[in-house]
Amino acid sequence: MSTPRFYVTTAIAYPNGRPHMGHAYEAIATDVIARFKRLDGHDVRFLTGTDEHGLKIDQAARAAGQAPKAYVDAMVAPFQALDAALEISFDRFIRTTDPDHKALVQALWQRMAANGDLYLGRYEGWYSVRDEAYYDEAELVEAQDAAGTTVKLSPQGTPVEWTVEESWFFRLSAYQERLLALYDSQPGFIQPQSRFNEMRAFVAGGLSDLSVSRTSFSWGIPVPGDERHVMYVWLDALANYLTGADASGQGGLDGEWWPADLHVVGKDVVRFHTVYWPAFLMSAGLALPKTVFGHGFLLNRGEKMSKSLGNVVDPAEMVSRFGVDRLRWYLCREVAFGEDGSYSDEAIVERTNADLANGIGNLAQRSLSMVAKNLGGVMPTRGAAGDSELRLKQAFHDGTDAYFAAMNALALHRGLEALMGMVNAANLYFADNAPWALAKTDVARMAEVLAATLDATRRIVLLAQPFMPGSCARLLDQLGVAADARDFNALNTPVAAGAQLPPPAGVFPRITLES
RNA sequence: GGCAGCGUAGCUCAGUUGGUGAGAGCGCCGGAUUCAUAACCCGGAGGUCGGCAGUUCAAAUCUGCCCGCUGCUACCA
Repeated sequence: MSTPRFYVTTAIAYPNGRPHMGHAYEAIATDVIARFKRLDGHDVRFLTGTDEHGLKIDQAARAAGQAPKAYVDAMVAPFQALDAALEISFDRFIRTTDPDHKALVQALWQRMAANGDLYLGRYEGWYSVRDEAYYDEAELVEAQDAAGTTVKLSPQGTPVEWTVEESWFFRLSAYQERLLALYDSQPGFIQPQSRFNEMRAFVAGGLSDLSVSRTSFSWGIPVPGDERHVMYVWLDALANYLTGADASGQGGLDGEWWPADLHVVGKDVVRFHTVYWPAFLMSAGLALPKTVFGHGFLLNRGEKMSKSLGNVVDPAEMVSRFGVDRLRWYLCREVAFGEDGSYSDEAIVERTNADLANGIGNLAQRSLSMVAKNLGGVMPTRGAAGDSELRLKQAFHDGTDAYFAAMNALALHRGLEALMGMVNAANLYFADNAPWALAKTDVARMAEVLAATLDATRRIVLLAQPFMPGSCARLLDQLGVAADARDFNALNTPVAAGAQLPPPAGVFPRITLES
């Protein structure tokens, strides 16, 4: 009898600026999955962190007159603060400047080299420092600079210069067949489906070898045996998942948590995670992750966030304005996981008032306050189930099934949809049985209705925990649910009749959008 | 340019292999009610199902073309 394990990761963030809503979204979604798995009886390891090497960091540090490490130390702090504010339950916050990671990446390199997949060559082309990428001549656009001379720019509009450097290459071209075999044998490897199709087509179109080292800067992990080179940032960055799999902190390639069950990444980096990463692992003779999920982007009022549009939102400010659980709820409920989504202050207020204040919060408050006023706060006894109770039970049976099916399929928004269906069923049960009227005519029956409502509420809050850990803990306190009866194993363990409940207090006050 | 997907009520979207009068949630309007956070409950509001032309007894659901949007990818050497 071994506990099932689940190793889940976010992509690591590049700390060359402040964290934005995209970071918050990925962290929240992954945290919800991690918490769901824990409550569902899994032994979970959740890894997140920062990707700290590369030319851009090096240059920014110089500009700031700091050593790179000191610079990133300061830049990483806001990311860690954000994770704390968002109540992200990671087991390790990895930084690619951590010593065990350096050791691991070098070991990984040596494995790949031993397999004959690394060779020294020359790389030349139009290089954009800002994008850290080479471009084909044809991709470039011409523009006038401030002095009026014609300059070449990358498709992103960043300056490029002709660059020639010696580079180590990875024989990616040798892995086309194995990658295709991977995709075909494991259709769930890349999710959602649309990303799978794109990546398969990309690989089917042929692969070029990949430059995996640079000599143009030194802020990186040195190539073993050729220290003029530092490793290409993606090889360095992707390997963080392996480093984090060794919980001993030794940076061994045989980390006990490997392989990962799930990498949650942005749709923009799906290729790195589903083509390069498995090829690296195959080369090193290591197991492959089970699933890579590419989530969508968040749009501010339907528009992409950008500094020039001036619509960049600080997620920490959103937390202080709405509260962490309203933000978590909104992002998981309103955005189809895997699709792009949009948010606005109005939408957050509207959605969370409807679901949390009017729905879950009101359900808890109306039933708890009746128990407090009419029954001295003592948990009432369930009665024999009549038609009304059977309908409620059926709705919860179906809803719970739908919830688990959705959550296990990573359809977080569907999980919450199922949850709200149960909230509606419970509110309907309450209204149909009108316990406030029974209080004057049949107190025993009233108590039964309250007991049934309270247990329905308990089930709802239990299932809502991955999304709103803090608020749910407070609600479960009010519902008299013991600390050791809060995982999904306890779904069918009602609070014992006779238990004294604390005085109820609203957990989800209705909010308005002032100013 | 190629490949893939999308365009359904104000908003976000469901709509298996074509067939009872096209749906849900939110918002909105009306009613009822008062346990509750003016919340819950009930009812309603009528959208050319992007456009055009076809296939069919019958299409939102199939075919072709067009318009718009998105993603991946390629090339104008």
